[in-house]
Amino acid sequence: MANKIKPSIPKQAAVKSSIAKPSIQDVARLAGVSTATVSRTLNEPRKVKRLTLESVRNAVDELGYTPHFGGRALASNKSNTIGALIPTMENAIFARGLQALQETLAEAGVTLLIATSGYDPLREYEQIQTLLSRGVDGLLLIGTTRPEKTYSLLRNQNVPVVIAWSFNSESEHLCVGFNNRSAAANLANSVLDYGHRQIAMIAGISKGNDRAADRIKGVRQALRKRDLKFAPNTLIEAPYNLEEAAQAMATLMALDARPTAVICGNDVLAAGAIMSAKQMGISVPDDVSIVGFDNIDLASVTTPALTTVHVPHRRMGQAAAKLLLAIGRGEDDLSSIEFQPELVMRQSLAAPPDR
Amino acid sequence: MANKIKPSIPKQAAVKSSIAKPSIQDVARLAGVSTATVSRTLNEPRKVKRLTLESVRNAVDELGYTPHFGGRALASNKSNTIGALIPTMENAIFARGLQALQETLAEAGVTLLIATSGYDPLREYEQIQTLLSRGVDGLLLIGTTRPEKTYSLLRNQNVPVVIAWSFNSESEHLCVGFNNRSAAANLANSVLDYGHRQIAMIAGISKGNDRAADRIKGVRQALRKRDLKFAPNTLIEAPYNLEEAAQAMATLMALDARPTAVICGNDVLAAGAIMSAKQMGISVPDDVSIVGFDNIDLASVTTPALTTVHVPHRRMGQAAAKLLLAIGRGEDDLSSIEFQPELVMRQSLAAPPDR
DNA sequence: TATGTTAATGCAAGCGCTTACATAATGCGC
DNA sequence: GCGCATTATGTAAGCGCTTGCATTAACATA
Repeated sequence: MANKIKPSIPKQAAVKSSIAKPSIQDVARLAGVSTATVSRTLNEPRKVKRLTLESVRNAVDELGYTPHFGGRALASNKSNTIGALIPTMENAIFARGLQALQETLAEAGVTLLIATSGYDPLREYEQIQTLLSRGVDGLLLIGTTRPEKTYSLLRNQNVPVVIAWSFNSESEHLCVGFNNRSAAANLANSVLDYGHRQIAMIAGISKGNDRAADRIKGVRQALRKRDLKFAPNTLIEAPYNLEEAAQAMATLMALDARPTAVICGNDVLAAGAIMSAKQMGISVPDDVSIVGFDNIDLASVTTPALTTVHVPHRRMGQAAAKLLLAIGRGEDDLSSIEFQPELVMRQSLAAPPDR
Repeated sequence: MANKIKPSIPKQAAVKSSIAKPSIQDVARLAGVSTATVSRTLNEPRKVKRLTLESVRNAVDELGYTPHFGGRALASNKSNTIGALIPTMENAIFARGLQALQETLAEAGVTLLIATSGYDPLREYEQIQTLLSRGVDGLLLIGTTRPEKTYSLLRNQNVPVVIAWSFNSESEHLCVGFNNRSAAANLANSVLDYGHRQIAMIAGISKGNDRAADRIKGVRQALRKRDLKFAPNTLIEAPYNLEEAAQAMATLMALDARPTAVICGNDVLAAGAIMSAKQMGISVPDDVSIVGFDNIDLASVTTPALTTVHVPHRRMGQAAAKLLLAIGRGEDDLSSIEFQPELVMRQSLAAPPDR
């Protein structure tokens, strides 16, 4: 396919073949102006006379000209692009946040480049390089946990970074997020307030994932405050999908000292747990309470509907976009933004059964 | 930490500040070779002597050098990038497919550029331009319905295009998808086979969305084959979210001739419908059957679990990636790939209630 | 040692675009 | 009309990289 012929040598130029993409030269020629004028028409139309403007625009339309990004980036040394590096798109919370991020950026004429790391620090490092080599003007990363090597690359390249979905006031980069630890502690406190004492947790994989790790810490902390702790084998980490969560739930329910409440690291895990309970004929919340985290669509669809923690993913995406944009504009006195997640009471949390 | 100075302008160049990113020149200088050799080290290492290779690589590491994408694209006239233009990331089916697409592309060292159109043909057109201007080597688009203007742009630019999530043997571009119409007809037939005669539909917005439109057509066609049709007001189009679907369901259930089965254009709509029924005290499937389409996570989490149509989103994403890659390699005898969605029987579909 | 062959490197010409700076056109007050 | 301040346009120098071609180094062969 695409057999591009581009005669750089004046001789026998004729063969330009309809296949080559039009360049700014072609537009200039057709409009009878210089390339500079074409460039100005595209970038600073106010500096171009009405009439010229029109003839250039006609030429652009006629040729279906689209400026070459590489050339532009090279000459102007900016890309009008920001890059986002997320663990995976299959997680609804990132998808939603990114969608908002992109919409906000698009309004400002900035393109979003998305890459995924699959929760792998090495992949993340490589992808950052890819993004950097594409000259992104800013970078959105998820969470604060990553090898020093990665941070030093970031410093080296001197690229503006915003960290989202986590909040850490000590971070060397701006954050747009919330405190996963205290939010999880709050959630755990609500569970405790209902009178639960045997509490289990199905958490996300905490390795290299500070959000998952912090949520565990938060729950631990809340337990400790009441002189409680996880009984052996009641803290299970599971990948982000229904089946694994169901599995974990089954394990939990088979325990001799069966927990009366299961706190889940996110809604997907909670939904899996509910499914599993249903299959085993265990009633939620009569026999066991289950709570989630994130408040994605899934949470309002289960039966019983999930008591969970609402995280404003879209607003976080927007805020991150605005921050990145502001950095790009060179604004200076910018600061991190902390959101306050709120508990959403639904039906999956109730008092423990009488014994 | 390498204090980079890049004196392009001999005079008072000094102030270029440690902020400039290292260029291939810097690497070449540090390694004591020409830029050509650096370039070859990066792109065709076999052509470089062992020793040179090492010293260049050291220089690269030391400077934290990342090649400038723009320059590279300009010089080599290829970008190793393919672009995907989807309606929205907030739809799990695209998120999942894209994730697979990206993983497959990444294995081949190709970067994925994602843009969204928000189901707006104009936005789509603009975004295609953006993607093209970034020199994507190929383009993934969703569905076949778009203005002729868009198609002519595509022809003009002579860029390889693959269309996904729809299958149309007459398309001028390769497709990776399935026949939404016949899949929907199959689904409707199953519903009919259960004895339902009053059938309603909550469809996705069909304007500019051939998948949604085809699913409606499929259901219509199945009805017609049995001399049935939609009663007035029993076909409602709703945006892709739980609330709107719930609303539509409420409207449907308030009808004098209340339908005994509601076919939904996708699982989100079906989940919303189930929620709504539950709120109204209407039993699914005893009072009314509800079926969905896509088989996303949501579908197995509702109570009752959704009878739906399984679409292999991940496999479609992979297949699209492979096709795009093959086109990039210049392979020639490529053809469209049609998937066969399968009905997934769960609990939301049953016989209609006795009257 | 001379010679031919191959491998390794350097040289330098662009790729398509932006942007100082120089030049030309236009408008205004008189 | 004239001169001057604007305003529009053109000229040309790169931006960082790749790559065809020329050059040199390394090595085997005669």
